[in-house]
Amino acid sequence: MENIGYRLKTLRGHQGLSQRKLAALSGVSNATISLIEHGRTDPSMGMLKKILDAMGVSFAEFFSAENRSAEKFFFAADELSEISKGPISYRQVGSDLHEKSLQILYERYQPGADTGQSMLSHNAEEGGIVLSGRLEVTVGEEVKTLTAGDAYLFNSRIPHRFRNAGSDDCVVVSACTPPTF
Amino acid sequence: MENIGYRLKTLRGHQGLSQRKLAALSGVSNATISLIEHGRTDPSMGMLKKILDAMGVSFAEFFSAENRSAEKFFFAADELSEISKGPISYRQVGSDLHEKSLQILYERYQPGADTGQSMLSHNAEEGGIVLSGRLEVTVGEEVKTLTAGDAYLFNSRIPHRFRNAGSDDCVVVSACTPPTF
DNA sequence: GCAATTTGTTAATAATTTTTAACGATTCAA
DNA sequence: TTGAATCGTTAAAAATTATTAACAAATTGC
Repeated sequence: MENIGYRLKTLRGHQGLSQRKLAALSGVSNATISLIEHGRTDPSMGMLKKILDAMGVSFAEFFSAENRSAEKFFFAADELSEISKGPISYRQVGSDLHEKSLQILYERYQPGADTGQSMLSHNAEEGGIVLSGRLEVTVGEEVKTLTAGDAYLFNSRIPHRFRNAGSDDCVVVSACTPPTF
Repeated sequence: MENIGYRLKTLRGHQGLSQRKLAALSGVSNATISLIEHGRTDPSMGMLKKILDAMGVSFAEFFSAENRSAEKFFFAADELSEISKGPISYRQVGSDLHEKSLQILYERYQPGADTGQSMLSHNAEEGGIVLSGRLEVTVGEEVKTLTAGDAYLFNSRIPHRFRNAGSDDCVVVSACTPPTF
């Protein structure tokens, strides 16, 4: 936790705030901020939260930024994370899309795999491309069986369903914005 | 920060540790753990870190799980989260897409898997790419069996359905905005 | 230049947290 | 039924943190 002070100081400087200004905004004393920045104290969660709140930074953001150097930018084919079990395999690019606006997936339907009806409650857009297999997609009143090369893109509010209408696996690369469940 | 105590207690219980065992592992007193779990104290970051370290949980993970606000940019293959059980596997990029507008999934339909008709009430669009397998997709009045490379794209308002029409798994790469499920 | 702010730091005090050490309740073994 | 061990909780003491109030240095305004 030695870098907490440094990161705090960096954040503060990045927002053009002095210790006293940040103190006034957060409700803690300027001395506390000074001591924390120098690592001469082990701040309580409450203190740190007040300070981060004043700068509009959440704990998650603060600590995730801490691991920034360890973040992954590229993914090998076998690095996609499986988020669903069963006839339909969903390999996701990345495991935690919080604060992400785009979700990319590599989809593979086992023969006969079916998503069943899905009711979406969030307003968003999604799309994808079928790389292999035959996928029967139902959107609203329309039903179409897509094959390699075909693609989809629609508003999630429309009732829809996916089914592997082929006899082989079906591979699809899709995208969604923003990320949801 | 009130739920910190609860979350800590949950984590501890999940690992089958008593307050005293965790205290011994972390190097803090059992009384401290008790007080924190009851929200009767505002623990210092150092104390919290000792406790989380003893359970193999990082700050980033702890707070990301708390407010679904982890800032993860990259995801290993095994990090995709399975968001659906049954014949259709949905592996999502990221585990918490709340407040996201795009969701990307890698779907794997087991032979015969079928989503059934989907009636959505929200306005959204969805699409994807089939990499392998046969996916029968129904969109509105249209029905088509998609295979590797095939893709679908439609507005979710349109009734739609997906089914693994093949005898093998079906894989699809899809995207959605905003994220659903 | 010069006074007035503003900056960051630090000692001493006040406030809070952490530990120690106890308590009753529960479980386990014989 | 016992006795021993373990569990979670809590009051009081010990340790640490947060604040107040000062300080010198740097900056700003005139």
